[in-house]
Amino acid sequence: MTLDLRSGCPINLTMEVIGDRWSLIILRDMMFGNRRHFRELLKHSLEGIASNILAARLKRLMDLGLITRADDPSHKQKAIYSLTEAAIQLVPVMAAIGGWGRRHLPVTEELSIRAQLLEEGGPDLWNDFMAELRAIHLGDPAAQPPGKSVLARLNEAYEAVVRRNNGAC
Amino acid sequence: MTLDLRSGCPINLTMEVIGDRWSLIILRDMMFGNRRHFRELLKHSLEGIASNILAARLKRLMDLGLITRADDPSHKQKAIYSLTEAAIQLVPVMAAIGGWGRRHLPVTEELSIRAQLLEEGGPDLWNDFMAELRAIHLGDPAAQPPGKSVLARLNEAYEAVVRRNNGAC
DNA sequence: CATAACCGGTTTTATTCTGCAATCAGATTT
DNA sequence: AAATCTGATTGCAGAATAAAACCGGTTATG
Repeated sequence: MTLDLRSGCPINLTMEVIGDRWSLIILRDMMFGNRRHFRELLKHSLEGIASNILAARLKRLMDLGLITRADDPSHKQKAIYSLTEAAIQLVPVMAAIGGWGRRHLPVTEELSIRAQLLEEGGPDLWNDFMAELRAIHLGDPAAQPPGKSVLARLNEAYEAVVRRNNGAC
Repeated sequence: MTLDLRSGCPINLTMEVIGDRWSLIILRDMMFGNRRHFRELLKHSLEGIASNILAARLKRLMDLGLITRADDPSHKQKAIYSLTEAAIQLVPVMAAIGGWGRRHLPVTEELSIRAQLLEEGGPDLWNDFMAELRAIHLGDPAAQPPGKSVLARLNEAYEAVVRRNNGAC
């Protein structure tokens, strides 16, 4: 479960890591949805990942150093998955990919509002978001930026669109 | 050969398009290596793509509207593949992916110099490069920016590293 | 204390995708 | 006429993927 190293090209190597249908989806859910447990990733998966695929991908992402696994003290069977620094640095990649998809593919409004904010926020917002992820996943409270949580802002914008599109609630 | 549309999330949809080991590699070679013919893409492929895979991916990329195919007037059997505007707009995605790979994966110096320049150049350089690609692939000479060709600059930097690493030539 | 729900997965089976090598027919070059 | 080049296609074996059922242990609930 290691890289093929077909070539030393950065684009090739990155695609060897995230060039499949599920790896980036899992990282997206951990990053933007704050899913940290196996069942959370499985049940709330928009795209409906199968449990065997999820298990295989989590193992692979661990081998590649993009996530880590720790026991959850609150439950003897629970595992907590965390993003590593390498995965956190995928934020600009997520922003670029999300931005492209938003402009060229049949996205839904609710699900693309986060991509829009992330794109419009630019590198400054990405850095705040990455600092926030470091605080959450690497246990580095010093990394927590002041100001309002980027994650909270993204999710509030999402909720607002959902509310608006559902009409009066 | 269409998208699954597993969800309307921009990141998911983009990964449905480029989330495999070869699609982005082919677009990279067309974009940065100016490979326009089947044999060029096949023979000069660093990663060694197989001809059946290349044929299948070219067909798929056409169906998805990322490339177009035209007859080459110089040879009745030759086809010229061109990037569409949608594919050209993948430049920032390529830059982000290349930048991440350069920082986190075992890239070779020669092959990562382009990624480095593209990253350091930022949006201004990307726009120049995209304008240049429009001139080349969409036959829009008005799009050709003044100043020195980005493609030429990237390739010269690559050649310079190759020369330097080979010692005296 | 019984039992139902939850935990992170594994197993099974079927289907699809991938990679490799050989091959193809028409067009061009030598 | 022969060799080479063109964009592919075919056949095959092995790998990857997907769906569903299932598992033993843990925790919350009545």
